[in-house]
Amino acid sequence: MDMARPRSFDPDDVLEIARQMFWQKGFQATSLDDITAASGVAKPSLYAAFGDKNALFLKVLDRYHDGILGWAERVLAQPGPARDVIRQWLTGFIPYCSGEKGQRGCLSINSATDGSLDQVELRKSIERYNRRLEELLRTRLRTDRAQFRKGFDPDVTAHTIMVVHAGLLALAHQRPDSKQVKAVIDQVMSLLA
Amino acid sequence: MDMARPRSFDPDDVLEIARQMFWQKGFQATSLDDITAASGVAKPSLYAAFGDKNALFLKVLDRYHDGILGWAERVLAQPGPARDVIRQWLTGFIPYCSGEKGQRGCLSINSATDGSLDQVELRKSIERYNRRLEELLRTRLRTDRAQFRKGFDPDVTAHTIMVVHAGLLALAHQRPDSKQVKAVIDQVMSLLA
DNA sequence: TTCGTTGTGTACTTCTAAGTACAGAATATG
DNA sequence: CATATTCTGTACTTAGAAGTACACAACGAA
Repeated sequence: MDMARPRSFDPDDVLEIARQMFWQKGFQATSLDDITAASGVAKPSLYAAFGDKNALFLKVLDRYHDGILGWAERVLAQPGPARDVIRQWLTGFIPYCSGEKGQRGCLSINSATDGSLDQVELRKSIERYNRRLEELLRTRLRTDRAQFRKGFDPDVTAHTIMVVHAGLLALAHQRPDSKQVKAVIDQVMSLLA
Repeated sequence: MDMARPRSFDPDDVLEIARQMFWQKGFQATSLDDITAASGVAKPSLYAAFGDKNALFLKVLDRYHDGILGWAERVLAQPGPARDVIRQWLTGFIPYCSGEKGQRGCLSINSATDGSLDQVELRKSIERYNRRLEELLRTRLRTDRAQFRKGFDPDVTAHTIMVVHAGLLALAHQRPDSKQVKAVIDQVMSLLA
């Protein structure tokens, strides 16, 4: 195998740039010309490296999912009361749920609610992401079940937290005040008792 | 003023058809040719009646908002405990949060999370809708404040319900089981005590 | 140095969809 | 009935974006 001419760009850099653009403007509204302009990588190179636009987006989304899942794993594996680590996890989203950054919301949720994106692969990626996230919460709540009241249901609670998480990031596009987001998190945490 | 040639279609019928298509496929993926094909109304007539595609979508969205707000007003004005009417209101969304219909989610939330739709008018319409909806909840909770525990905060609770509502409709695209949605609603209702 | 291989960049094709020009149809009014 | 006015339908223009052909550049190996 020859090495021949080497790549003149780092694929990961391009994925990062593409992520920013897709996240900001959405899948449809982001053209490959936009990505070319922002990255300096011409279209034929993009196609050679990532496949077509759908395939590129799928790679971007998977990378996004992995990032959040990795962070969630770290936070939710910390010692201490389940309640504290889960609150810490939710609190970590506040910058993305409010103010300036909130405008973009969550790339995954934005994609899930985009009716034009119903490729099977994408749906599967999003579904797997949500399943894994919920499983992290559920596992932790089950493990620390003794910390809660009698009759506490870890499974339903894990799902409720997922719903709240999705809701905060869906409403993020209105750029709510971070205090309001915090108040909601505090109130929801009262379910963990 | 002459009447001249009358319209050959009912604008409200067209808005209804357009709503279905925008709701199903999203704004970008729905072309005016699609709407023409589904409604039988040719493009020049659409432009004359509604303006361009953005203006048409805005009318569709406003109509959608009005429908939901009208229904919410009726339900939330009913007599009885605030808790019951709010539960009834949330429960009414279950068909749109699960199963077959859930695929589409909520047109307003889908639009809010669509990065390609950042016309000012649209943002304002969505923001006003959310503000009104939250105000209906807040007003009812304030009025019936005596039904709850000491220290109950109607304002934060109203917003939390909005977040849960948004979360359920954002996750609707995964077509969850309706039992799961009901369990979440039940758990959240425990905050109204 | 020369060749085979693979990446790069320009320029192209193709397709889709928004928006419109224009001729003709349908109506109220005189 | 004639006419001004408004709506309708066909067919067009235009713009943008996905995807690609092809010539050229950069590298490893002989």
